[in-house]
Amino acid sequence: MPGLTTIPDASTILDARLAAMAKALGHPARIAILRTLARCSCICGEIVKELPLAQSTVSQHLKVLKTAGWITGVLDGPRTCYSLSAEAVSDFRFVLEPALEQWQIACDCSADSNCCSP
Amino acid sequence: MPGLTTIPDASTILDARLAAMAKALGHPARIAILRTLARCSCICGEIVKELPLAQSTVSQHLKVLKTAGWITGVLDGPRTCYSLSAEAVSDFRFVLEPALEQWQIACDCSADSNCCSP
DNA sequence: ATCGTATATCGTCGATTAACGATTAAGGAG
DNA sequence: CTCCTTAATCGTTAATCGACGATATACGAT
Repeated sequence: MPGLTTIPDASTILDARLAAMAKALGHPARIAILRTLARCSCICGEIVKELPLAQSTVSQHLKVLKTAGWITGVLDGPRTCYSLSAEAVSDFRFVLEPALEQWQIACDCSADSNCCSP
Repeated sequence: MPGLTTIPDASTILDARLAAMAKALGHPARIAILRTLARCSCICGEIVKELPLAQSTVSQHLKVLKTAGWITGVLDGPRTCYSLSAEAVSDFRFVLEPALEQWQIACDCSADSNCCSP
């Protein structure tokens, strides 16, 4: 079917989302933020006090996490209340964990029969 | 204990490793490479044929994955045989999955009792 | 209306990333 | 030894990242 190859299939889209979420996870400060949010679910600006980073830097990390869908932010007067997105966490698990499981099985299978050294 | 605060604790080190592995996972091409390696465990240069990327670009992605510990490469004559690292996959699962589980629980708990709107 | 707090955004800087083509290094085949 | 294949590396480019200080915005309190 020529002309239709530009439409990405479902797994490609899922991998793109998986990559985007993994990328957002790929910074120690952002993992620390997610851990903080899990502890209290909404410490708002308290996060800045917990991390050795400037307020603007934390705000940027929060934006990255929000863009990737990891967290949501609700305005609460002059402050913002962030919380983990339940949907994001379960989506991520739903896509990643089967892949990891499959990869691990692949590793175990190829431990003895390596196709490079027959 | 003054003077000892520069030594990172165990969880900090684990988070750093988690972040590094997640970062390496944070590109669609690299996820595609890992999927390919899981399918055959060692396609060597075949990966280039599977992806719409130049050979040098694929080589770079392989280097990123190798540096992060996701894969290992063994020389096999003029070619290189890459395979998933079983240890890396299980390490990643061991650190990430408990965290995800905990985050999901935190989400469920705070769904009704939000600390921002009492 | 003004002040103070909280947070998002802007502008900047150096470092890193992603992509490519070209080149080099290392083996195997003739 | 010479050619060919394979793959890593080099050099370049544009884009993005990570950090910061400074600024702007939004709101509550006085």
